[in-house]
Amino acid sequence: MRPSSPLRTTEYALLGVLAQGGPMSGYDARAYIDASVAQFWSESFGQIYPALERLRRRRLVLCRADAASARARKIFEITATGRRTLEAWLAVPPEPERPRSESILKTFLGDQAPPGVIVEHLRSLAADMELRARTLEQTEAHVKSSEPRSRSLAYALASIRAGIRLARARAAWAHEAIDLIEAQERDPQ
Amino acid sequence: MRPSSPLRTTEYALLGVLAQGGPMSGYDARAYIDASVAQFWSESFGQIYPALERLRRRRLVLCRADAASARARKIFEITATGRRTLEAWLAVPPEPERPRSESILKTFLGDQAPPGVIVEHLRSLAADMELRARTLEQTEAHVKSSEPRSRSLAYALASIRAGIRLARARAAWAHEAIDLIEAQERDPQ
DNA sequence: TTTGGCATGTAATCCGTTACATGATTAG
DNA sequence: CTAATCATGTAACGGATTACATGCCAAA
Repeated sequence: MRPSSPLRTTEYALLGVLAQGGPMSGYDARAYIDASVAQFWSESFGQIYPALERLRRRRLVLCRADAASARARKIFEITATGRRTLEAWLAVPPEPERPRSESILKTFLGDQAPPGVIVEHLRSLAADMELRARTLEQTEAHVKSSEPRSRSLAYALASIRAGIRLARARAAWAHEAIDLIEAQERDPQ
Repeated sequence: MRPSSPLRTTEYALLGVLAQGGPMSGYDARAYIDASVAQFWSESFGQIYPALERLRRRRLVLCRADAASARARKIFEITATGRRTLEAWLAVPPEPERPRSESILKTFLGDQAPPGVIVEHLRSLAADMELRARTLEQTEAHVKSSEPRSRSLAYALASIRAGIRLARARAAWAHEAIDLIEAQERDPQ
């Protein structure tokens, strides 16, 4: 066994989708991601198709033409090796994330802008995040009621809860930040 | 006035740092970022030095040798045009962010892993986020007590609050997710 | 004197999105 | 018929990190 180079995150994500959602095309995989983890993960076709081809060359997935469809669809299916590779990746502790937030950077630099500008951004952010939280709560209710209880249900619900909690936290922060800024503007020392 | 192409985010961030922190070198700018908004923004030297050179060519900053230092330091200072450019950027509503979260992706795919693996990650995440929140709260207390009241103080505090709230939200989510997963594992239907 | 931090910069590489190119199928 | 959607793929581009290369200064 040659230790081949590790996969890219996109490739692991696709293995996960094929393991969880069953055999599907690249097009389907994107739709699957968009319909589930879009809040936290996205893949473009420019990534997906080359990634599936690399996975196929490594025999982590196999590919067959879709007989059931009139379209020229390729159906990809995860192999046993693919499942082992996926499991090994899932067991690796996730890298600490250091995302960039343009909103927070602009807030930090807010003293360089005329009054009101940043507060406007924050109001808009709060509204967006509140809407997102409400939407996700509907999704949560839907998932809870419709799906049969299964092992994957708990994990799916957990990831929806992440979206809700983070959206609520951002909204609450935006309101708090507005208060801090307006208090200073009202009562400059 | 030719409308020249918009700057990159790195360049705006550097304008902001020079506006807020006063004239400094590229090395200093990195330290300034690391000491303030590191949670939400980072820049590497590979970005900073070419970006400062581009800003200089556009006359948004000017550059002089540091006379006070024995080292070969270049001090960059924002120009009036630079300030106007920065203000215009700060007034643009921030793009909605769609960061990728490996933690949440792994949680979503958790049913493809052996029991316990994901819960372990979540425990570790909770501990990390709780530590981060506590550390940031110390920073917050320090900033509140030491700095003179100023316009920039409110904005600085607001951005620290973002870090605290998001860290607490992630920690609380991790605990909730552990509960959801363990409940399912204890009582599979 | 030698180690660590200060200081600048370039090159390689990776990762990701967007745009482009192509064409079949299906619904209106 | 024709517009939208399904479906696959490549190329160009942009942005970011990492590694590399260089060298000075200060402190132990």
